[in-house]
Parts: sequence; structure tokens; C-alpha cells
Amino acid sequence: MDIEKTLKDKVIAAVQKIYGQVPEEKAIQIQRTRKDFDGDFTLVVFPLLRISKKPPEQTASEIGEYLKSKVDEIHDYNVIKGFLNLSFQDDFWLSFLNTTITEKDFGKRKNANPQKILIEYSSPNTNKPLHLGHIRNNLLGYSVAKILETQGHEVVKVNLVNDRGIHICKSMLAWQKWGNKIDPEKAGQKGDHLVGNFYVKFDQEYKKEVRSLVEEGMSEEEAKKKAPLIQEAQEMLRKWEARDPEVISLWKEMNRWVLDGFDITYQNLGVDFDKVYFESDTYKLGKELVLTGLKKGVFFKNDDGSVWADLSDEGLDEKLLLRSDGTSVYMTQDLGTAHQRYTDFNADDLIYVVGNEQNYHFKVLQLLLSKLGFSWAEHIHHLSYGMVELPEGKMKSREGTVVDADDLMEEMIQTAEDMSNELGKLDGFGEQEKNKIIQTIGLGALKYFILKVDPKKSMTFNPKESIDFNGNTGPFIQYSYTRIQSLIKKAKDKKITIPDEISRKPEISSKESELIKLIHQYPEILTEAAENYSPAVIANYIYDLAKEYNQFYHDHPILSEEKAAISQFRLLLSKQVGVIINSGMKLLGIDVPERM
RNA sequence: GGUCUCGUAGCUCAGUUGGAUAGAGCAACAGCCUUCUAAGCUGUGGGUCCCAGGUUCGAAUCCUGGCGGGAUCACCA
Repeated sequence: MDIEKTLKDKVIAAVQKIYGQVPEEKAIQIQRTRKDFDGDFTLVVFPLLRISKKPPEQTASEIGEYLKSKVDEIHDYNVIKGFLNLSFQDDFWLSFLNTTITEKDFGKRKNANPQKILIEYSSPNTNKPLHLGHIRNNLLGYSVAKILETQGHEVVKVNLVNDRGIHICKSMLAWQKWGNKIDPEKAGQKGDHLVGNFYVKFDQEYKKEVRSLVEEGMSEEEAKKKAPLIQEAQEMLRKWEARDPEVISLWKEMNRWVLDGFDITYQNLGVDFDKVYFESDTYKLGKELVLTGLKKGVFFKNDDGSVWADLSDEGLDEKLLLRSDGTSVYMTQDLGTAHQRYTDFNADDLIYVVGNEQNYHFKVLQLLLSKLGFSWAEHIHHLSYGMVELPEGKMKSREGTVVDADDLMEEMIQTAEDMSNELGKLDGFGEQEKNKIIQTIGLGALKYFILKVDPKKSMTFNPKESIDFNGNTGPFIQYSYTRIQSLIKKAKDKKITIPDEISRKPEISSKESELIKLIHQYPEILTEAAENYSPAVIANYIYDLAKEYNQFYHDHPILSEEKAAISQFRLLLSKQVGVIINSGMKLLGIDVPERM
């Protein structure tokens, strides 16, 4: 990135010297030369024609000639239409490589202006296990946190667990009625799954009741309200809010089961949190804020006592903030938690990883906070991601088409094992190492598949076909990395040493310089990913690098002793590629095995 | 209906923020195991970048209007 900046300055100087006028910075467009043309960097001269008052080709040639003679690093140029392609000396790339090799934590940035960034993700409900949608959420959140850390920011990962409400009562009620005092241990089942089953059971029984009421002549709408089960659930919620000891104790127990289950899922997925909030602690927050807003005249009170915000000036509707009975709604508590987090952590930025179905909610949230006079409202970012759909369409919990997170991970690992066995890849590995490897591969496939897609887009997940081990996939990249490791090991066995830097100048092929240029791009890519919160940028880049590497080294022998200098140079390049692949995958939350 | 969003190869997706002849993988077909490990590599075919205008040297990318898919507009969370 520094290279492009200095190049830009040189071009500005050149234009000034040749045409006697200083161009705007914006007019200097430097980009990497496309692969099918000669050169390293390309200057687009079209914007400079206004200054040169000459045809594109001539302008390009004049600038090219000037740069070639005045700038040491540039050893040649060529012109195609309005594009000036500049070639740098091999020495230049070599010295670049030499400096990156000695750099510790290549790609990590010392940030002159580090921020404290709070990122919320996951946010599960304690009435059912995590599913595929949560996986996308968790992976995005975790990965973005890692990426921001490399940019020198201080990141706090938080989880806000929704552990209260009518849906929790539904599972509790079903357990009371049909559970026979079963618990996860007796059932031999993860607690979140057990509780989720009771939630489903409730829904089934409830539907039965509604159906029979309708048969008795009641309207469906009325039946849904009058069914005994839903009334009991509502009664339970009232008891919960009144802190009824029996209900509270059951609630605590069942929540514990679910949370223990979640912990296992999180652990398997490889994500974690610095702090976990519970909605049962925070749901009352925000009321104060709304009341102050009311006092200030920012909000208004309806005849029935409910409190609203009028957003019609902003082109939105009116939004309820307090019910007529004075209780808070979702928005009220989100106002509260935002405020609390901001003051608790004194954070500069708040990132919420939440599905795009809540775009409207966050737009309103931000608006309300700024109406309340909080200047930090603009530091709220909604990292909005699209739905994960199945080939058959959307996942529907009622139709049982939800892909369970635990099941999916297990299935991926199983597939990895089957494939590995089929190819004989696991022969000679111990049981423990074998398990470690198939787990790394299976989960790597899953994680990479999800992260390589632009977060804001909705995506299709095909459980059967998506887990490919070829092409733009996690396992392909993992494989490339392990090949590099094995190469380095073999070199050691053959007593070929990898130098710390390259002193003797080998001949650099265009393919090799392609790899060096890719290495050079890495910090830039990182920054870009951090700026728009997109692990996809890194994922696709890592794939490009791995592919480029595989293509080149496939048919170039590199462990030849008679050409020790070339071998050493290529080993060094391999090692560097390995470092980037490894660190890139780590940023995505994906492990890479040493062998596979 | 209002608002937001997406539309790129048969399928799944990239496309460096407006640049050169739009790229990968999968699927199909044809090849490559004395090389580091074939979970790999090489090649072939496959495109109205949803449509129509506009902006300019230049548009998949920006603006307007359509068409199509999705989300959302609750005293649910």
C-alpha cells in the first residue's frame, strides 16, 4: 500500500514537471496491472488528458519515459490505449519480500487511532437449539472481531441471551405437563435440544386445541386466544414477572440446561465471548430513557397511556415505546442496552450482528437515540446479513426443515471422515490425530463456505453438495497450506536451509513475481475487510493466493540440490505464502492442520 | 401499497468502489500420477452482467423508470 502511495507522488511530480500543472490527487489512478498484460502497476491516464492536452497514447508514453528515467525502481513501461503499465525491478520485489519476512505478525497494523469496538453477535433464544442461521451469525461476528483486532482496535465480544418471554414459558409448560421430570442426563440429550423438543410439543398440542375449538364453531382467531394452553402459558409469564418461586426455579433450571448446551455448540464452532448479557436482567432498562424523552417532548403519550415516537418527519411510521400498562417493548430495551453498553465500556463503536430482517428496527433505534440527543448514535453499526436458505426454500421451524447447528457440524465432520478414508488420507494416523484432522477439515469446509459469501446477500446452502473439497473451498486452502508445511519439512530432511532473507539474486519468473505481488497485497485486503466488515474479502483473497500457489508449484521441482539457490528462494516464498494462508484462515476462525 | 435490499455462465459465488478482452469453482467433455501429497494440475465448451433510458473518454458498478425475488411496516422478540 505504501508502494502505491509513493508511486502516486512520483506521478504527480512527473505530471507537474512535464505539463507544468499539478493534477488533483483524484486524477491519479494507480491499480495493479491485470494479469494478461505486462507490468506491475498501471496508471490510467484518461483523467490526465485535460492537463496534457494530448492524445492518451502520447500522454502515457511521455509520463512513462519520464518515470523510467527518473525513478530507479521502474525499469520499463508499455502503453496500451490510455493505460500506462509500469514494471518494477526484480530487486524491488526482492527487497519487499526480504522486509516482510523479517516482520513479525505480517499484516497486523499498529493503529494510530485505535478504537474500542463492542460487537454483539449470536443472541440466541433459550427455547430452542442453534440452527444454520445462527452459524452464519456467529461466524461473521467472531471473524469480524478477529479482523478488527489485527487493525489495532480493542474489541469486546458480547452475547445478549434472550432468556425470558412467552416462548420460554411454552417450553416450561410442556415440560411440566409431559416431561415426567426428565432432564438432559436422563434423556441422554443436550439440554438445548431437550428443551427445544418441548417447545415443539407445546406447539403441536396447542394446534390440536385450536383445531377442536374451531370444530366446535369458534372462529380461528378467537380459538388462538382462548385455547387453554396459551392461557396457561400467559399465566405462567405473569407468575414469572411476579417472581413466583416455583416458576422462577423451573425457569432457572431449564435455562441452565439450554445454556450448557449452547456452550458446547459454541465451543465446537470455535467462537467465544468476553461478556454475556441476559435479557432477564436488561429488559427493564430503557424505560427511564423513554420517560426523559417524554419529558423533553421528543416522544408523546396516547390517550390510553402508551408512549410513542413520531417518525413521520423521517418518512417512517409511529413507533410504540411503552405499552399502555407501562411495560417496555423490544425497542425500549434495546435503547436501554445500547445506552448501558456505551457507558459500561465507554466504547467508540457498537456493532450489532443481526439478520437483515431487522434493518428497520436498527434504523429506528439509531434515529431514536439521536433524537434523545446522544451523539454516539451514529457509532451504532448494524452488520446486517442475509438469510441462509436451503435448495428447497426457506427454513421453517414448524415444518421441521430447520438445519440444526449441532447436527450439521457432526454431518460435516462425518463427510470429511468418509472422504478422507475413501482417499486413504488417514492411513497411518493415530486415532486422536485422525479425529483432530477430520474435525478441522469438516468445520473448515462449513465455515469457509459460509464466510466466502458477501454478508449482506442471502445465500443458498446445500448440505449435500456444498461440502466440496475442491475448488474455492476451505479444504482446498487447508490442503495447500499442509503441502507447504510438508515441503518445508522435506527440505529440512534434505538439509536445504531456508534463508532468513535472500541475498543472492535468483531469476524471478513472472509467476513467482505474481506470488510476491499477492503477498504485497495482503495488508490492503485486511484493511478493506475491516472497513466494510466483510470476512468474504479475505476468504476470496486467500483462495486466490492458494490457487496461484498450487498452479505454479505443481510442475516446478523445488527441492533440487544442484539448484540450491532457486530452491531456497522458492522455499522462502512458500513459507511466506504459508504464513498468509495460516493467518488469513485464523482470521476467519478456521484452523489449518499441519498434515492431512 | 410505502420503505429497504438483491438480480452476473445450467448451479453456487467473485468482480480491488467508474477502467483494458466480465472471472473462479461445481456440473459436462478431453488429458496429466518417476516430480512435494491426484483433497492436485492443464485444456475445451458455456454470458443480452434482468430490461430501457441517462450521466462521460469509459458503466456489471453511479442516476431515473420498469420487471422479478426477498425482507420489513405488531401493545412479538
